[in-house]
Amino acid sequence: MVRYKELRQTLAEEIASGAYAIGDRFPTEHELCTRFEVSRHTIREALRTLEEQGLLARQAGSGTTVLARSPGQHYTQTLDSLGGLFDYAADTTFESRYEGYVTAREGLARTLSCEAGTRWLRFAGVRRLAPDGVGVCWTEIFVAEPYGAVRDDQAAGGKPVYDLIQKRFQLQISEVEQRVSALAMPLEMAKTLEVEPLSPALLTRRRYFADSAEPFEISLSFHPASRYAFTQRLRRAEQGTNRP
Amino acid sequence: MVRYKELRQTLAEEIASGAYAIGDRFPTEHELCTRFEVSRHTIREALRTLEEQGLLARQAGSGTTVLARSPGQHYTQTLDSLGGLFDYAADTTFESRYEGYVTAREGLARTLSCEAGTRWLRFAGVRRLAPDGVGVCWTEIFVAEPYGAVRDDQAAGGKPVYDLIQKRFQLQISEVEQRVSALAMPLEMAKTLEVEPLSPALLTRRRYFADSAEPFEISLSFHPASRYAFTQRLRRAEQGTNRP
DNA sequence: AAGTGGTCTAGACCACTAA
DNA sequence: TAGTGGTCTAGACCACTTC
Repeated sequence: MVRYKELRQTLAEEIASGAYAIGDRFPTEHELCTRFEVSRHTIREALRTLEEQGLLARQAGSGTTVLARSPGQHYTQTLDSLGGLFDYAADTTFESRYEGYVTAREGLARTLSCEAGTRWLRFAGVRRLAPDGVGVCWTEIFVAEPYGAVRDDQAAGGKPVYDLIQKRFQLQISEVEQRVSALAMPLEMAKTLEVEPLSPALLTRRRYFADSAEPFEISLSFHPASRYAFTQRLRRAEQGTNRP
Repeated sequence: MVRYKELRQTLAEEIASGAYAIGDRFPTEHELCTRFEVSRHTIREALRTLEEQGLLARQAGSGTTVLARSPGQHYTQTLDSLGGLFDYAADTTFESRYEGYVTAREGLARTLSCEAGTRWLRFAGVRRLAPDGVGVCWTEIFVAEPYGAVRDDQAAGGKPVYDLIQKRFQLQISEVEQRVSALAMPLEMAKTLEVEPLSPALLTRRRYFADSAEPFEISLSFHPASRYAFTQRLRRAEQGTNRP
């Protein structure tokens, strides 16, 4: 085994054993060089990993601090693309029923968690598995007014609206918030989806953010309870590990 | 800006521009040293990040290869603990109503997605925010028969059952599957939770895995639609900063 | 002013790969 | 056998923090 990996392991074991209290100062690079009789480069290579694992924090001018005894665990869900948020195939078709600008009054503003009075471009319609099949859900898409120009692209269909916005306005989605709740299926939607009015339904709301604190798009999907369930898997992961 | 970050950016831009075909050999460290008139250490510091981002692959003896033009994106959700799967406070109290072994016949087996005929230790009861407050949900916990001994620990209350199992049987949760669906609130639960029978409800099912392909615990929680919504946030992550 | 970690140089030897 | 990336040494200067 190479020297810096030995050092890394030695130091990791010392930390794990509790030789340093959390928050304590860790020996300086110079001290470690002397102790192990290696060059500073070798010590730094060893410390680098320990820092990545979240065991140590280094601060130029101030020193190295012990953050944790072991590489803590967490659980992660990873999606290669936002398409994974849906677990029905991406090849559903969207049949637009309404399209136009709306102002979010009290009720809608609460549903969207946006400020009352803001204006949105709204698309609403049915999503189907096959063009003449049964509806999977009723979808409402709200695009913040500044990005209303996507309306032109939308005709092309197919692609998700957030993709069109990203491309047209050179935005990059930084975060997506998803909220899942239950409600009774509203009357009009029930008719369109051919389910019992007021029957239980799943509502997923997704808010798409790009740098700003305000979302540039919000989508609502109303799924009949019998036709959809949202599933996700979370895997245990080591903190700060880099290479698979 | 420091030299190695400049180099990193320059090289990243060259790769992005398509100056090298995917799979192509990238210039050797020596060549880059000559070209930019820096020491090898500085070049290596620049290449290190590009490799972490998945743009380059380096192989001792063989050279450096171009893997991709841009750092590729994915989205991750991170939870520090499994408690984060709930977004109500961890300090809810659980009032047990039923406790005993059950055999999963057809209906239950379908609900749990387990094989018909398997036996489970079942806890069922109400979860409340305050000991005498209104119920947040009706919860059913199914523990695989081999781990039925947690029944003794359970009396202690407080801690989640999967924690007790982990401790008692030295298991480590490797994966959690969560499914969220809607349904009409069953009669008995509606009464206990003081909501309208058959009113819309959210059902979350969580299956806990540890190495085995079969879960060691499954939980079902029935939430009145008005009292609970499941929220999660997904952040964009650069490739290589997290384990996929 | 002294000490820290961050950056950088100019060398060196090694294990490994490919011709 | 020549060249690659991986490791390591022994220096150096810097920006920064702390006293």
